[in-house]
Amino acid sequence: MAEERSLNFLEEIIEKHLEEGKYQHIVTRFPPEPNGYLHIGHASSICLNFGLTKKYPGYTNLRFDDTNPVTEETEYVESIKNDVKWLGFEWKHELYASDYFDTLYEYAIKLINLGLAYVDDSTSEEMASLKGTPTEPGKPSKYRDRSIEENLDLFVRMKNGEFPDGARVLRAKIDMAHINMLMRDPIIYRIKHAHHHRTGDKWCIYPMYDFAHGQSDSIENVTHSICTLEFVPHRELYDWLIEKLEIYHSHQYEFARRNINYTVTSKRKLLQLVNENHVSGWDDPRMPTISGLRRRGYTPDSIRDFCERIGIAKRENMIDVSLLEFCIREHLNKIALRKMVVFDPIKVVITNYPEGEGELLSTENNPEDPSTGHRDLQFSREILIEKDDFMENPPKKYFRLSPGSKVRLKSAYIIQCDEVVKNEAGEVVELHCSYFANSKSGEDVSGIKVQGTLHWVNASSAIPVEVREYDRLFRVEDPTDEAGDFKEYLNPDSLKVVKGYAEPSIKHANAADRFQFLRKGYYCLDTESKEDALVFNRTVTLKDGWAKEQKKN
RNA sequence: UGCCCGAUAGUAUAAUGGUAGUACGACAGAUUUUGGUUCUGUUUGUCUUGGUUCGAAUCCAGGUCGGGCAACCA
Repeated sequence: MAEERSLNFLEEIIEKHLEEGKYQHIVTRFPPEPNGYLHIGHASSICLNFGLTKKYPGYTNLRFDDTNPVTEETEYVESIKNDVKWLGFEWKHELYASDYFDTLYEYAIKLINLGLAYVDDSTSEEMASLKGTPTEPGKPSKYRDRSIEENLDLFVRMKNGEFPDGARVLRAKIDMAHINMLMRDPIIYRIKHAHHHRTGDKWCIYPMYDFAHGQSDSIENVTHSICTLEFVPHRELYDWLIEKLEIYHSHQYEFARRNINYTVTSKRKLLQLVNENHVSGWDDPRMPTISGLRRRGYTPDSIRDFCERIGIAKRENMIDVSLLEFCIREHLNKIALRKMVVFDPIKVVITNYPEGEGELLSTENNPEDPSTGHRDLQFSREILIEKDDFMENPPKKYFRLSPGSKVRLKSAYIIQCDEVVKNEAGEVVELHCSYFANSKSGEDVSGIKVQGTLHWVNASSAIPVEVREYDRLFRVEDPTDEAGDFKEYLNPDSLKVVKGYAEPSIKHANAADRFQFLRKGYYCLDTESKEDALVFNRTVTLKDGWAKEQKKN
């Protein structure tokens, strides 16, 4: 029984349209510019656009808004396609605004013939000064009243490559005194002698966003063109162009982009982090990019769940990253295979366990999913436990090992700490313990009650692994809201590389596997991992109730 | 100074003139061979001032606050 979820404002609009018969089915599109990698904010838009046509009759296209050849690359196209697929969505058509360059050019000619566009020879400085300000009207350019014939001639020559970059532009002729700055004769075509990733050198004039996006929507019969709030003022121009061109009227709807604290979601800023080597690349596991999250170990399910939970609205927002972490923990708790890995080890010698002997102990692969079965762990006289799991002078409510105390070793025996061995510097280097042979997991008849259970590995068979522990990329909630450059607020401790000692079964790890290192967190193999030098990424820690308890004091 | 968008617990999001809910977080407790998971409980909210109405988070008016608008970017 599916839970009733209330409709977001877009679903309400669509249901109304469907009920009224305005549309039989809907068409949406996800329209990235291939000038960077997709991030978690885009995931929200992807889930929205594709989710809508999963819920209602219709389909969603993937359309690349590739109208600015100087910033766009095929590498980005490929990464975007890969990310959308990975998130679990299928587009109906793979489309490019550049597919419409011929049509768009014809539309421009039409506008000129209608007396609604003109070629302007002004420099960008001149145009800016004539544009006015939000409170003062602009003034007309001296080229504004050129004849249709002259405009046609100049525009064709622009297309033919007769003029250098920036020499002339084509502008829509609307109203230089318009209250909406975007309606003050916006530039619709500019000259760029640049190689385009798809059309090559065919064109040296390229349409601006406003002259490409709405028309592309129209050509594709998009019914609901969903974008973010910063495009609200563009809607007037969007509608104006469609109406003057007398083409299919698609409609634009805006929602607030999703912001997440302790990170940035702006392709421009993410590009800077990559270019200036603050991170190792677009897929650095600390990046909020889809590829970064993927490498970090996030699952598509968890990201979709997150997007659903944060919802869609029109107000400014700053989503707490703890919700993202909740979503991935919830999913990983169900699917991750449990492993025991000791990070900062201290040796434990079980003095009453026979020397040179050992045994295999069975443990569950995932207590949340019995179908994953059990595996064997090797146990012997010498094991490794976490240094943190021993304290010589423990505080109250410390459930772990301390002189004289008893703990259970997970899936093994209860041990008692008898002796603390120190070096000359007074540091604890080894613990001597005794075990209770009748306390074996599953057949415990010792009657001993312990409060703590520790993870451990067999000293002689543990294998070393590298583990990369990630923390938030920035030290402040909103780096873009702080004084100075946002990069000053990078968290210097966002990456820590540590060594761990893992149970031998870890050798069979596959790239797709998700692990829970018991009592530590969730991990996955990094792309740089090698068979003889395993590297793990920490996706997210487990919730740590003890750390919380300690913070209180 | 103009125009546009918005304002509900710490965060996000519902309630569409009729009991202000849900999730995350926080806090407390129960269970637990992971201080995990699970379960239970608690806490905190309608920006403000008026108006309409039997009744307003919702409708109206004024104000306040936040965001956006002057790229040959998208």
